[in-house]
Amino acid sequence: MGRPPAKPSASLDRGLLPSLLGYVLRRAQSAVFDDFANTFDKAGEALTPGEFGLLVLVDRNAGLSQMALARALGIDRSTLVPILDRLQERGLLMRHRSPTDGRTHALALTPNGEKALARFARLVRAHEKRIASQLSAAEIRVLIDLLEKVHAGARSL
Amino acid sequence: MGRPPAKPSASLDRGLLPSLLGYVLRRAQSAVFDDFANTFDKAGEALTPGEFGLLVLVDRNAGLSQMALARALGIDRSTLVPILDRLQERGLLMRHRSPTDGRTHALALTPNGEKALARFARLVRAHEKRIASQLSAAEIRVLIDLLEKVHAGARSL
DNA sequence: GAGAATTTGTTTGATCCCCAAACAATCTCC
DNA sequence: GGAGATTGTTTGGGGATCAAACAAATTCTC
Repeated sequence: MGRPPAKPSASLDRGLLPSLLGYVLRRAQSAVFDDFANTFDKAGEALTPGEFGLLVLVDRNAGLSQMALARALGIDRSTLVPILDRLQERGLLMRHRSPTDGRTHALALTPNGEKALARFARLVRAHEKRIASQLSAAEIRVLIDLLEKVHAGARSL
Repeated sequence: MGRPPAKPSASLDRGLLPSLLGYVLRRAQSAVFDDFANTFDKAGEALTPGEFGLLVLVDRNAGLSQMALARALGIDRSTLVPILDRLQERGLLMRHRSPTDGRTHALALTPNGEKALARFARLVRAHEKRIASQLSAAEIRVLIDLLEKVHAGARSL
């Protein structure tokens, strides 16, 4: 007597997948991303997690160059260009000319960008609260700590 | 006495980012992904984490339809088509005709695909060992457990 | 200081992931 | 048997990503 013959509603056999850190990480990440999108959608705002991180970085490091920003984000400088274009078109950010180095752009948020970032940060906090709703404060600390370790460990090859 | 004036080598001010679960998750995920790619590159194999997950799912659920697979992967069925095309061109997987339902394809690994998957699984285990090198076995269990909770919690909206 | 080498931002080209909408073939339900 | 749903595919549109080539500007070298 095998198992009930493929109840279509039953979820699949995932084999070793659930024991793989990479797999579980990817699923958690995906769920978090979905909730992020949902939070901003419902609030009538349009922003990706990557864009939020970028805005925070520019806000906290005024005058940053595109190269430095690309490096901090871990992406190629050519990838950054259309992203900045879009943010600039939305009036959130500006590329100023650097007085000291004619090659670089000094990035900065516009006043509008600052106000928008404040709104975004409020939404992100609500989002964070929601995704961590099943976890205690101590568990969140542990989780972040372990994730940092993974990041540091894998990075140091 | 402010801090040393913007040593370019010093890393940026990330503001609230490091305290955000979403952010830390994304960075860990990215580091893990990089190590995965690196592991397969060095072994002369070409595979993404997503493709590995797909192959495991097909292996463990022979006769699966494309719809069921897409649902399990959390992607649209139209997204799956070119992915299967590629895997099929590589001779790892086949779309058989279902005897019971003419609309669906019964997916299965080829003998070659099975052998390749065994090789891939060995590489993935080595990769997992490496990214978890900074963590104890207990920590890994805790980490996976907490990530599952995040996944379940965010999912249940 | 003049020329060579490097750095920066941009453009172009390639690959990939993703979704939505439309379509034909097939199945299901009445 | 016919209406409605399901399945796989195609097409169209957004983006993310990198690599390579380029012009402008800076830095290095002599």
